[in-house]
Amino acid sequence: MPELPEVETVVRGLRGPLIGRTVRAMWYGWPGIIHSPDPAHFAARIAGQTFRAVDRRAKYIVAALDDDLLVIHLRMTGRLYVTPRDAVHDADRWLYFRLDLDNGQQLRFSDARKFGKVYLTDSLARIAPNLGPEPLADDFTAANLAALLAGRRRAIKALLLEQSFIAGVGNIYADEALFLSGVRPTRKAGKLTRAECEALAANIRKVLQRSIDTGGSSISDWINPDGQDGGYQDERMVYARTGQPCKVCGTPIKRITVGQRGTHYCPKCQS
DNA sequence: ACCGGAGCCTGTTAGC
DNA sequence: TGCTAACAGGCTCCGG
Repeated sequence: MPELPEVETVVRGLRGPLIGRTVRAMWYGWPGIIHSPDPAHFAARIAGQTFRAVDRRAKYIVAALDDDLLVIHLRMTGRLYVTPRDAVHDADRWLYFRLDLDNGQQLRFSDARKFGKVYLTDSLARIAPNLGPEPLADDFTAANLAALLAGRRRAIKALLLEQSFIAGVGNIYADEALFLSGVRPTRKAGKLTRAECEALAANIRKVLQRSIDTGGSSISDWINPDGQDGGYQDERMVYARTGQPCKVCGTPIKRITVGQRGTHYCPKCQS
């Protein structure tokens, strides 16, 4: 599923095809995909606007148009791709939103689970008012992480998934970062030692950056805009490796539920 | 303020 | 082999 690295990969792939292109028309095949404004206003407002920039904040794709921001969240199974108008793709089976561009291309948004959302707004803060720091930004440090964790009694894994806590970390990279840091997902967040905070901050950055460098994970329904698989799935230490031997010590990887999420860890390497 | 649980969805997988 | 039920999960909302 798309997390920060996958969204970043999508954003980088969309800049070339989108920037400078003008929207001719909007189409949708499922009203739930359009969060706001209502579809009629959305269509009327976006027509004629030109893409000026495509960026990412947390797991949101934020495309700047002349007068508005087109914001897209892929959630679980969303796919976003630019394609010639008459081309057919496998993912079109779940196509629920589309923009016609001025060069005969289309921006298509496909989403098998219908969890994804599209917004047209003047401010991302209006949509997501409580996003935490970007883990790959310079101001994300171990000291900041320790301060965020202080006094919190929830399991560290649950807190890592909280977007108001750290923006962009999802289930895969939370499990991977905790493994690399030797910390059990069930540990009370406020009980982590300073050394563990240091390790965790560094490893969150490490797994996210490494995944971006390899083009994103290919777990589940993820594909990047070119249709190429990402490379990070081969580097997973624990996620979706239940029962398989730990790559460090050979102990079978355990799967539990933490904060309503499947959670994977090595009972020997993580304490 | 904090925390846990239900609900949104449907393709895939486990179980009979 | 063929059917059904359980499962997956990012995020929002709601209640304690």
